[in-house]
Amino acid sequence: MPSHTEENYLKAIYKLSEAQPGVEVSTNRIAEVLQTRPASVTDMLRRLGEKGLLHYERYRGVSLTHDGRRVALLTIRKHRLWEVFLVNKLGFNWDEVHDVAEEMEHLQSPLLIRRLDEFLGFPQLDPHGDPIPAEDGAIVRPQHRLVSDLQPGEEGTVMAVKNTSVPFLQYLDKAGLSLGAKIEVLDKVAFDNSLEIRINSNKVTLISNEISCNLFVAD
Amino acid sequence: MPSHTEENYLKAIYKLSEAQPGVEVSTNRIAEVLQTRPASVTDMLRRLGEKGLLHYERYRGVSLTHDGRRVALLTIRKHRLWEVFLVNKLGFNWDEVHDVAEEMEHLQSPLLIRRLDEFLGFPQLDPHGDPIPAEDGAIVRPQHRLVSDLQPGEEGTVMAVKNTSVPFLQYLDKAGLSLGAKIEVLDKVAFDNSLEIRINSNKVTLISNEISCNLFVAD
DNA sequence: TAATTTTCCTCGGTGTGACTGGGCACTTTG
DNA sequence: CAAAGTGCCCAGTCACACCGAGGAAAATTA
Ligand SMILES: [Mn+2]
Ligand SMILES: [Mn+2]
Ligand SMILES: [Mn+2]
Ligand SMILES: [Mn+2]
Repeated sequence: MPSHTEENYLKAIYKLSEAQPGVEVSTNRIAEVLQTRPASVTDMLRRLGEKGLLHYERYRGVSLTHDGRRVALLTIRKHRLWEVFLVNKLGFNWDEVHDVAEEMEHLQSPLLIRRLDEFLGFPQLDPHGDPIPAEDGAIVRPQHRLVSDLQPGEEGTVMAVKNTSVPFLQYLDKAGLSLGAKIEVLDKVAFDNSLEIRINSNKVTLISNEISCNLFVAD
Repeated sequence: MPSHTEENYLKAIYKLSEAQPGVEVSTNRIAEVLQTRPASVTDMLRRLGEKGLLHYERYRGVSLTHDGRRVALLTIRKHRLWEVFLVNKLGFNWDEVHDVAEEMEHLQSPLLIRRLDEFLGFPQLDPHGDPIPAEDGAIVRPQHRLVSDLQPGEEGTVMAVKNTSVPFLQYLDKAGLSLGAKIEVLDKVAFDNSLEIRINSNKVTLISNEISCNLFVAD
């Protein structure tokens, strides 16, 4: 039974390795995202290596074993299912759920998660548009494009967010850019890559590159 | 923020002091119900005393402070609300919920509990008939009698169970003695205090004193 | 390739939380 | 009062997570 901290490390390592497939995950990077010191990370890596959850060769970076990947995906599954529960059943807003789910993802009962999944109607996506891994760890990589990659004249529907920070989500709510919103790119400012877009065939707004780099759309 | 273990200790102490009001709770008794050694209990009592959660005077037993009582009642509130959730929403049976709720009761977000309470429709009783403390710690002592105190000719409706062990609850399910069942006492065997009862104006059964001492009824 | 910079491992150590056996002090009981 | 029972205290264990410093290894650059 992995501890809370171990689950958090494995989840972080999984996400880092997904962000740059093929590249081994570095100690410093892990320390950075987990807000801790490299020495602490090395320490935990050794322990997780001994438990067979990751391949740890000194100086060579790290990659998850099959078991480690399973634990990471199960933790992500729990996190995202609880987020769906919080939003769809308890009426939380999508910007309020992260910290609570961060705690709930460590509940261990497999029966609980199976029944929760059923209760929620076997959702495929969490409130931020991220895919929910199946019980066996299967996960579908969604076909998305970043809004920042759209050219003038192209359009799409907002499907997911890359960043789930509270200020970003609140900005999107305010701008009418929640999941499902339709976006047409009217113009691109060459100087700072900001975009002029039309939202839901209605209001025209300017969004910065910082925003468009964190928003996914699909046709 | 109390740790899981501290919450478990406070809950146990609260329950022991309720079981025998007025009497201070003893170290050995706590060790017994928490399945640990008296030395460990002394250790924890000192720490909880320092944190102002209980009155701890060596050799004099222990009683909760106002704050300690609040933590205990809040933990019980969380435990029982999650039990209601598991039974009413996720389709658990009343004999399956205890261990899961034992873990969920340690989730800390107050907002989560408030929204959960609302989602469940502000239930007053958990699946075992136990009252759910309010947010401010208020709890209503239910007016119950033990079935073992009924005399032949008396009747009542099953309102709560004193024991929540899996075998006991499964026995009750099988015997048709779930919450809401109507009981008429037909006869009492003087030798072993077992009772002959009629269930729901229908089947007649014999129940042992062991059973009737753990079942509450009201008129 | 050599020098420099960057990465990160190792070592020794800290702090906390929880638990424990054994000896002895205190309290209760007879 | 003596014996029995209870519970405190000590000294120690163990697991977990963290960290600074120093130097080894790797990567980068010159
Ligand atoms: Mn977490
Ligand atoms: Mn999410
Ligand atoms: Mn518990
Ligand atoms: Mn209960």
